[in-house]
Amino acid sequence: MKSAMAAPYHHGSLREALLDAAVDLVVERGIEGVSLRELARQAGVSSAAPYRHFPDKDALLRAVAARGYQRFDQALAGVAEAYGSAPALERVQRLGIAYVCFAVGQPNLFRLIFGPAVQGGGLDAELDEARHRAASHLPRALAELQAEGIATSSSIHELTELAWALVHGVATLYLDGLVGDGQPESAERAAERVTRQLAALFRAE
Amino acid sequence: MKSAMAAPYHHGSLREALLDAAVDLVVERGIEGVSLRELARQAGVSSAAPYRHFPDKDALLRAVAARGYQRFDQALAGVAEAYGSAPALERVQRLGIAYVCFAVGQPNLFRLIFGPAVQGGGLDAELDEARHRAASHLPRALAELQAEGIATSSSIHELTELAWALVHGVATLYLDGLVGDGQPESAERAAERVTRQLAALFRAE
DNA sequence: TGTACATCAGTGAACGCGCGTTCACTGATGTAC
DNA sequence: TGTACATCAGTGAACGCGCGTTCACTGATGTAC
Repeated sequence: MKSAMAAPYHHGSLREALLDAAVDLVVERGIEGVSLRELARQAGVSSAAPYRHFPDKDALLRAVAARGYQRFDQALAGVAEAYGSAPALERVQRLGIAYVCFAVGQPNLFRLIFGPAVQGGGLDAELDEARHRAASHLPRALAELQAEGIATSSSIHELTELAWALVHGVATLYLDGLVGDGQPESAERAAERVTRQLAALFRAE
Repeated sequence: MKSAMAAPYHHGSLREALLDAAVDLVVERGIEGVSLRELARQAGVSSAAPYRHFPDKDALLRAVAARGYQRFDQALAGVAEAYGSAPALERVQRLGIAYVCFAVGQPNLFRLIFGPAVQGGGLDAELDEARHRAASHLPRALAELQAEGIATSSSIHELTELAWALVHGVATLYLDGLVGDGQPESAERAAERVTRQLAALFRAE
């Protein structure tokens, strides 16, 4: 009888339903494609209902971004673990490749979490924590690299800056279609090339 | 008598006036802050008038992007010329720093020309030409680098990819406030650090 | 040199749109006694 | 165990907004004769 079931007055988990729908909408149409009214529609609820759970649209978008960071963190954490017993240099390379793959695989999510809609942090504890966790994998792997005696002449901060800028640059260049043929695979190959060159730099130090 | 001068029925150079206003508006408020009505207002013209010069808003934005690319190209061309008699390696470094400085100095213009609003090229000849010119400085300097016998074991394409991704990454990370304190100078210092490390990589090859 | 007329750059009013947000309200839930 | 009542998650109608775009029009320009 599900289709004939009258919608209950109380949704029960509207907050979660709105966030789920919002993540989907960001993935499909990008951040510009998100409207509170559309989310309410998808949740089968009046357009005023979301205001019971979020003070305004920005607050909802920040909660969506927190989820985006969580996914990003999971992708990187999975790689860090999978290569946990490999040499640190390989782990660094794999993290870089995963970074780029996430970006081109989930372009709109990547744009959301690194875009201007979500900056000026410090306000959302959940967002901040997810962000910091996601950002921790690369410096940690680089610290282990130095513990193995590689690239010890630069500070962790400098190494992180170099590696992060490199993969972030590859990610955004391919994301925006400035190079490559638009296929995610071409971005992945580019990530492999540049991380290989980066590894050569580290070894040469 | 300028203030009492009646506005002539024909503007005379509305197309240029609209583009000037649009560039200013992008610089001040970003691409999202541009509306045809606002541009018409600033040009002192009815909101239908712009349609005499552009079929729709997208066409105007593409013309604005072409101007953005021209400015970007000028910034890089100026540096390439200023360091024309320096060693190619230094020229490469200076180009990278200029790239980052343009990005953080003109963030909204940078976002416009590298953003999704302007992709899927091939349509606008003016835009395409400006884009290609702007993108030519780095590979040219890298070719000269190889002519000097440095970093000859990689293809120009690979060198360009590495260097471009690196500076583009630094630019976007600082642009979006993900690292640094928001001061353009901190981005410039970062650009100096990473281009120095890149130069070390090239010399080591 | 003067004039008819085609051309084109403007006007201004209107269209429909979807949006974020507010408001007074109502229906369901859970808790204190 | 039953009941009064506070609380809170919803409703639905409305607000004002600025937008892109279209339309029938009008005023200025320049060209052919």
